[in-house]
Amino acid sequence: MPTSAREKKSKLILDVAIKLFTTKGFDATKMEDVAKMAGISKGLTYFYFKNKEDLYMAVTKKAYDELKSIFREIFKSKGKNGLQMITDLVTAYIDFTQENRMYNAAILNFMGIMQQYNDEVLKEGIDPLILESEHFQKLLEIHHDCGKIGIQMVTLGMRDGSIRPELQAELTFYTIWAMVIGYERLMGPVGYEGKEIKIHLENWKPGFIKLMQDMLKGTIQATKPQVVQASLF
Amino acid sequence: MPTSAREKKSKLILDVAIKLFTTKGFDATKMEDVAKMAGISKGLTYFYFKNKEDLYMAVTKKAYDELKSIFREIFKSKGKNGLQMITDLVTAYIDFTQENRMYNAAILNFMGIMQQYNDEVLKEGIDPLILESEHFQKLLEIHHDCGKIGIQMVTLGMRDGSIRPELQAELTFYTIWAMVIGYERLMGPVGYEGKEIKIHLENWKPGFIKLMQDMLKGTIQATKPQVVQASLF
Amino acid sequence: MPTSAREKKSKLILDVAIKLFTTKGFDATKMEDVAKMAGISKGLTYFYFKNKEDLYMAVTKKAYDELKSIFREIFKSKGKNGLQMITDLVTAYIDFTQENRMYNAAILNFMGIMQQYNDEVLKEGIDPLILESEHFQKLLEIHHDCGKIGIQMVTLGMRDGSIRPELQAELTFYTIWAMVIGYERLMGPVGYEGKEIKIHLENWKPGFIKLMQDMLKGTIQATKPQVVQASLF
Amino acid sequence: MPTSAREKKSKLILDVAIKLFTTKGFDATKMEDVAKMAGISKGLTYFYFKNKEDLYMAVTKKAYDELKSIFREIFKSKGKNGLQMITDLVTAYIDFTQENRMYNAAILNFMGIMQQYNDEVLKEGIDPLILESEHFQKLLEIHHDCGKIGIQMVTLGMRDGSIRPELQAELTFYTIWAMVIGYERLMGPVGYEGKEIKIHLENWKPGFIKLMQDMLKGTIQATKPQVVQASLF
DNA sequence: AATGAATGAGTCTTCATTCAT
DNA sequence: TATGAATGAAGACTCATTCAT
Repeated sequence: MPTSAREKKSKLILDVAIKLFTTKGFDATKMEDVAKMAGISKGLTYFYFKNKEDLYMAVTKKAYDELKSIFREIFKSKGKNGLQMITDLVTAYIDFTQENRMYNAAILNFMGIMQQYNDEVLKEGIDPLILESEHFQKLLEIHHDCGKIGIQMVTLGMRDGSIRPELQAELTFYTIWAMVIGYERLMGPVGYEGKEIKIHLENWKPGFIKLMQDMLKGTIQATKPQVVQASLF
Repeated sequence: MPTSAREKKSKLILDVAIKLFTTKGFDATKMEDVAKMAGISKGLTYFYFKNKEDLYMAVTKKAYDELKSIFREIFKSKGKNGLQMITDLVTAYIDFTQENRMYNAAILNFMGIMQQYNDEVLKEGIDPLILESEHFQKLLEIHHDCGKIGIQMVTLGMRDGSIRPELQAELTFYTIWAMVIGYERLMGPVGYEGKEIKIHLENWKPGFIKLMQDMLKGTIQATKPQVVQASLF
Repeated sequence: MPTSAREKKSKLILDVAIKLFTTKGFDATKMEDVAKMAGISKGLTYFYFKNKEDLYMAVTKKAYDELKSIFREIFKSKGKNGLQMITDLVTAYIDFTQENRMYNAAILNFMGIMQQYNDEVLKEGIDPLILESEHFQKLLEIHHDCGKIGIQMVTLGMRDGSIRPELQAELTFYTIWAMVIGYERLMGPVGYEGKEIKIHLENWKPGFIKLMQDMLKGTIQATKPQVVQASLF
Repeated sequence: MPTSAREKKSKLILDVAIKLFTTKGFDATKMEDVAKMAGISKGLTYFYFKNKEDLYMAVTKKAYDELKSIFREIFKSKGKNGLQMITDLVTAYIDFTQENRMYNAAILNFMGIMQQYNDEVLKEGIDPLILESEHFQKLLEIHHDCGKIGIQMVTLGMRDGSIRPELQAELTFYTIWAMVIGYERLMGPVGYEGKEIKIHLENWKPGFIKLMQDMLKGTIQATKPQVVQASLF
């Protein structure tokens, strides 16, 4: 919650940037557009954000904050077993990507940067302005936090029997995360296939989640009514 | 295999472009760089490719061609059941993304374009040069072809019992494709988590594939030795 | 008279552009030349004028403004009959074309554009940047204004008896305008004919004006000493 | 009449160039367009014409040849007095400009070049390729020839009494020429004025010619039925 | 805090012309 | 004569960023 005038204006710029990045993309969005839509001068934008990359990193940070709060929210909710948590997380995550294209794009982009960041050679190719941004280090941490929470959910599920105990929590959670990321990216192509392939966006999501659950579910559930259905009661 | 001089030079430019796009990225790569590294004049580049976007689409086409040939190769290989095929496909796909970062990036990028292309509003935001490229329509088809092949693999698996028959082939295949896409994207973050989360790249891949198989495998295999293992004989 | 700093600079650029367009022509004049000679950066030129065509239209506008002020000035001068006004207008117009080659060229060019603009097919051939210029519509009006003033002069002359009353004011004025335009264009060739054709620029102008007057003059003047003729003694 | 294969192809290129210059303008017409539309290779164009300017000069030459033949034709026609000849010439000239926009534009352009050519300073600004063209000198002569013929027509008229004898043939003819040139240029604007100024293209031409005749006609015709006026009844 | 004029490096793209074949 | 691949100079235009006020 921004309180000071400064924080308010900073947030305003950020919101405008998100809107524009979403509509036109990062490259096509000019700093002047941001300023104009925010009703301020071009110069002032640079008072609040060091440069365009910094602004983008700030947007990315906001995106990750949002994502992390989703992770947190679900993790601290009571009365759910691990699989249920994961299911809810995946559902919420998908909604998040759908409702905040830009956020998701920023997160994916940051993951790409992390990839370069881990490679001595590719590291050189990263725009120095990105590395200089005060948000960069924080982002590395937040991403990590999300991972940790997700892994704890899986661990929980393995303990409460909703998830197969022989799985390895870390690998499993990252695999789930991968599924969600890929899901978003494939939304476009799936939406396009209208001719021979009978697959509709509205069908994919439940099927996708069901598959994910099948992948995880513990042996206990084989005889009991399915966790997934249970969550619908 | 290019034969005519024209095709040879065209391929030369393409290869150089791939190299540069991989190293420096699309935006940071100047047409002049491409020309210089190819040992030709700037103008000639425009003789073979209408513009930078067209060149990029050509690169994307090459990437998709490569990908499709992987799909095809595995699909026509004999003596495998459906799950085995999918497993091999996923393995090969992952290798493909690892060895051809640029190719994969181009494919992911194209999927993003498809997403915009399906949305009346976002469609406006696509660079017209991309839509004008002679490769654009072909790319839509090739992507579709890959999807079809993958779906056939799953269908095969459902028939031969290696994949649960109650699954829906289309949804299932796209879910698997999503997993692979996300896997690549998460490689970066996973590689970064060195501190608390004990997950190493070398561990992730087999675990990832195992999970994918668990998600799919048919009831028959419950009593029999696992398909996956079978393939190791 | 420009007042604000912005108007001053805008005028500066315009003046430089006129100088350069006059000397080197529109095509041969680079925006960088304009900037350099104006002592500003290339970018600033684009801050004041959307593009080169817009700058050219601005120059054209200035030319037409100048021309219109000549029309106006003469029209509101007292103590002249219509023929005298037309005579003065033609004289002033010729001086104008001579002293401002560029202005006249811009005006002639614009007339050519108007021609294309009136033809559904040729209209397509007009550089869109020209049509987009904020000056374009204004120019159409200013041209029209000049025509109206000239026609009023002829009308006046027809009423005061200095111009034959049976003439049609519109046709007559446009015919005079045509004469002037052609006069300027033929200055070049006339200046060149040095060998056999004995025609010197200094002789042409008075003869030209006399002919124009002969074409127009009313019956009254046949008996009275003509203001116009008087000036030729 | 082109006979040899060489002349035939040369004429073909010329015709195509005229068509394209007419439609798209000189600058917008690419040598490749010309070649393509002529069904030959780009290189071959340069075999027949030294360069683009040379091609343009060749077009100009063709235009002037055509114009001169109009002058000649009318001049050698029998049974006309001088004024009639001039009237026919003006009529034919106007038709010529209307039917051959490009030709007329080329001629006007050449007149502009002549103007620069006569000025020591402006001369520098002429594209050297134009001066180098083999057609350039010929064009100067042809223009001159046209002038001479026209002057002879006026002289004739002065002798046969159809044109006022006190006029000076040279000045008079060039004034008429000026009228015609201006007429063409003003066609565009005149076509545009639809609102308040009641002037229609179809009305202008006869009025224009009538005025021209009034300007010239000898005293004799005042009492006799005039050929020209007769045509207006 | 705020403005917006000013900068200038950066690049794509065009096209007349040449030349090896 | 004829081709068309190859050249490369030329120039318009953009936009992130700065700075005087």
